[in-house]
Amino acid sequence: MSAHPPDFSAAARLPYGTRRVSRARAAIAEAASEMRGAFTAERLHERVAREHPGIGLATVYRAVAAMTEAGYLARVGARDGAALYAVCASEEHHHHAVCESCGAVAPVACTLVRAALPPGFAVTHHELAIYGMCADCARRSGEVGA
Amino acid sequence: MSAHPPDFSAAARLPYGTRRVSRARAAIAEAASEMRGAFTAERLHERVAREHPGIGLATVYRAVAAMTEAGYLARVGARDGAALYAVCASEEHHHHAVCESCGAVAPVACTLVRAALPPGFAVTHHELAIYGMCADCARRSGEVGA
DNA sequence: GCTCCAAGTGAGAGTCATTCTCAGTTACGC
DNA sequence: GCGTAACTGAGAATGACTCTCACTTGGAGC
Repeated sequence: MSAHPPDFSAAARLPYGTRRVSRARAAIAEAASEMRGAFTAERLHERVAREHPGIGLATVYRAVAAMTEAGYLARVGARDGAALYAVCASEEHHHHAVCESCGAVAPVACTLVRAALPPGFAVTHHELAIYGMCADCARRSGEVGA
Repeated sequence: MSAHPPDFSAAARLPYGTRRVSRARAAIAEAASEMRGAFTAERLHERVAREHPGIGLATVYRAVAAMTEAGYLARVGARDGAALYAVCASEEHHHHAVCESCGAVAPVACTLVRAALPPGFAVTHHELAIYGMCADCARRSGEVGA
């Protein structure tokens, strides 16, 4: 129909590696970067659909899978059977601490100690999910309680 | 119908805490103790149903939930969207290393280091799933490969 | 031994997150 | 502009797990 050169933010290409830059993926990547803390695929879809109605849930799942594979997003746990994702702060291997009160996500250095493993066990991958309450929320709940 | 005093193994009572000892739960606890390594609820059901046809999947799920709550079983990860369980070796807090080749499960001491967490973050709970290959399987695959 | 009753059970429908399918659309290299 | 493969939307399919409800049964009290 038109020959407009697509002008989606160049940054939008990054989360997906070398794949094509589509309008839907650019919108999903932008929405993900604007989410505060951990989110489910469905909440991300809600947010995307607010500004771009018509983008399907399947497309969001596909984009999340692509971004996770590219290391831009990480699975940081699960809530009520739904996977929780968050934008990764660094590309180095790390884990995440999720505040159950406000949903904030903080990076946590990996503390997997090889000596704790059974002798000869070769780790291929591991997952650590940490849940709790961040300092801000703890202070706030302390003020209310006091 | 009869007044036979139920003679289910006394040990079968333990995995469920103080609850009643029923034929189905005794069978499920026994089957769980005979499983090698990690297993899904469905595989446990298959095994139970082999010797006790008629025991429903819902009953197995309920028994697994009760045993997990009682600390006799632990969720050691997930495979293809299904939860993996294993019999807990000790009652102390620990994690599990799962061999992806043979399914064997080995206890791993918790190495969560408080210093690695963001300052002020209060951990309520955490989950660590470690996947890899146990020494036996590594040796075996090495022999084949060599 | 008998009775009572709450815990436990079986069957299967329901729920929900996630994946799959497929025809149509579109970004992008040429 | 064209060709094509990657991507998309819609919704059906899948699969793990939970819920409901009428029925059964273990175990305590008498």
